[in-house]
Formats: sequence, structure tokens, C-alpha cells
Amino acid sequence: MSVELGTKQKALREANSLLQKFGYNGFSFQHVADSLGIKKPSLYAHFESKEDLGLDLIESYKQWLGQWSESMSELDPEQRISAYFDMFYKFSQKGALYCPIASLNAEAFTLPSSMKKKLKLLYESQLNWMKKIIADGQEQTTFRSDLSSEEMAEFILSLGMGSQFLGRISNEADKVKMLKRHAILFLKG
Amino acid sequence: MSVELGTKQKALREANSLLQKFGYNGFSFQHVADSLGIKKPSLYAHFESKEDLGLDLIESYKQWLGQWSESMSELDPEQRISAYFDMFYKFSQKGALYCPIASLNAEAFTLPSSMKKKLKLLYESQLNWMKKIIADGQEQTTFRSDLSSEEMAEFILSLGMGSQFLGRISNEADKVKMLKRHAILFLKG
DNA sequence: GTCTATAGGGAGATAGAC
DNA sequence: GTCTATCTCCCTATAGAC
Repeated sequence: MSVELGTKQKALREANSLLQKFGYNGFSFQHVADSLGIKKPSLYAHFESKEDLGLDLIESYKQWLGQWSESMSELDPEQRISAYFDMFYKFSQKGALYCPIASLNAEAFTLPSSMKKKLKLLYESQLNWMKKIIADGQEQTTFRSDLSSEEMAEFILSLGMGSQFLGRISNEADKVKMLKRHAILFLKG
Repeated sequence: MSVELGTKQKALREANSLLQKFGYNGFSFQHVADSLGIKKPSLYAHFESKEDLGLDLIESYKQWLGQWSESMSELDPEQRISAYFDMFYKFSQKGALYCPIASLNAEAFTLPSSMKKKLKLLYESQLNWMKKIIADGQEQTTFRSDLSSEEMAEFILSLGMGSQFLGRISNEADKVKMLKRHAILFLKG
């Protein structure tokens, strides 16, 4: 049974939407407060600072990704790659959203260093997750073995990030599907 | 013989650097003025508003791209694709910079609509330019012919944008070279 | 074209009442 | 935890002297 979200969780959910659409520098405590129907200073009871909120956003996306990837632990490597691109497809459909990693990386040089570090750690954990999927696919001989899993993972993540660019600028989420198809063909060699 | 740049050209050059590093919302007239050693209000003699500056930035990048692509009109299709990725390699080397298109698209929903429109037009001209290169390669049978030049162009541009993501977050410009290699293999089928 | 001075607004953040 | 009130800073932008 789902319990009602507390103010902090509601604020994180709303801030995440704003981050994906407008970027970290593109939203303020004011916007979050307005969406929740509360006043701006009330947010400081839940987040010491915007930097603190930013760190929580990265952490909660990391948690969400962890649960999401566990939920498809039964799928085979190709299906997991497919699901990875479907995530971006849904973001794109939902309003040409960028994932938090793509969004924050675009603003990397304006972020507090604590956020920059945490972002890089999150990226590395995503890269490792992708490496594992690819290594699994190589063991099953579904995926090509002439390249390292690291190189292939970097290729796939880059294409995933590029798919968000394309989905936003063309305003056609289906472009993500097209790139997913080529990503899988690449992996199968 | 090179003539000295006027204030407006110097400002555009500086603002472009700031855009590629910090994004459009990540720099101000103050930053530009400081770099030029002049006072902030002096810039309003050259740009009616920041939006006006933004439009000029897109226009000047378009002009620069036009000259750049003309400068390699003698190269064969594969060499032009190589040069395209080398551009991002240089941006990445120069400080993990994003190209203006990637930078602006990440902030698309915070931009004045005039800039958003002009950005999309610039993207479309870049897509057409890429389509032309690929169609040339297909005619020469250097590139595969089982896919439309449009689909292949969208794939290459997406990978180019993804390469900038990877170059910045890994802080290793050489990753761009790796992606370039795969881009060319993709085109050759 | 460049300057000083300043207006007006939104940002992050804090004090202190309830 | 939430509120009102307020502070400081920086942003875009303008007025008007030189």
C-alpha cells in the first residue's frame, strides 16, 4: 500500500522534473515551493541549501536506477539494453526530458564541486552496470567479443545520451527507438 | 592580413567560449565585459539584449561552420566525417567544451523562443550538411546503402553529441577518437 | 562607444513568530 | 514544519554625462 509522500519527497519529485526539463540552474526553490503550494523558506526545513537539494537529487536518481535495474534482473542482456533506451524514450515522450546525468553534465562547470564529484561517481556506476550487461552478453555469445566491454559500454552510453539530444531537438521521441535499434545491432556485431 | 577585432567581435568570441563551457544561463554580460576589460553597459551599444547576443552567437557559429565545411570541400566523405569528430575532439581537449548546439539544446526550455527557433534551424542545416556527405559516400560506394542518408545522418550527429558528453564526463578527449572510429565503421557498413 | 549610477527583479539564504 | 519579513547578491536593462 502506498503511503502519502512527505514534503521532502514531494519536493524531490518536483525538483527532479524541473531538473530534467530546465536544468539545475534553470529552477529555483521558488519554483519547487510554488508547485507544492508552500512557501520558499519552508524548503529549508528539508534541505540546508540548494547544493544539498542537488546532492539529494543525484542520490535519489541513483536509488531509483538501482531499483529499476534490479527490477529487470531476470531479463537477458539484449532486453536490458532495450529497456535502457526505453527509459530515454519515455523521458523524451514525457516532454523531451534529459536524464539527470545528461542534464547535470551540460552544466558541470557551474555546479558546486560536491555535485560534480557525485555526478561523476554516478556516471561511473552506470558505466559499470552497462559493462556488466555487455560482459554477460559476450559470455552468452549474443554480443560481439572483438571489443572490450568497457569500450562497448562507453559507446552505448554515449549513444543513449545522444538519443536524448536527438529526441529533444527533433521533438520526435521515436528517434530514440531508431537509435536503440542501431545500438543493439552494434552490440551483436 | 588580419585586422584587429572590434569590440563586438571580441565580445562574440568571448561569449562563445563562455557558452561552450558554462551554457547560456551560466554566463552574464558582466563576465563578458570583465574579459574584455570594459564595463557591462558598454555591451549594450553592440547588443540590444542578452537575447540579441544569443541570436548573434548562433548566427556566428553558423557562419563559422559554413566556412569550416567549405574549407574541406575537397576532402572525401570519410575524411569529412573524420574532421567532424575532430572538431569535437578539439572542443573536448580545449576544456571539455560542448559545441554551441549541444550546449543550447540542454537549456532549450529556458531559452527565448527566438533562440530556440534559430537553434532548431541551425540543427537542421547541420543535419542536411551531414546527409549530403553521407549521400556522397553512398554514391561512391564507400558508405553502406541499406539505410537512408537521413537515418545515418541522425545516427552520426547523435553520436557526435554523445561524444561531447563522454569527453566532458570522463575528462578524456581521446574517448571522442574512439567514437569516431566506430562512427566510420558504422558508415562503411 | 564607453562610462557612472541606478532601477527592478529574482536568486539563495536567514531570523524569528506561530 | 511552515510562515512573514528581510538581507545580500547578481542578473538584465536603462538614463544620461563624456
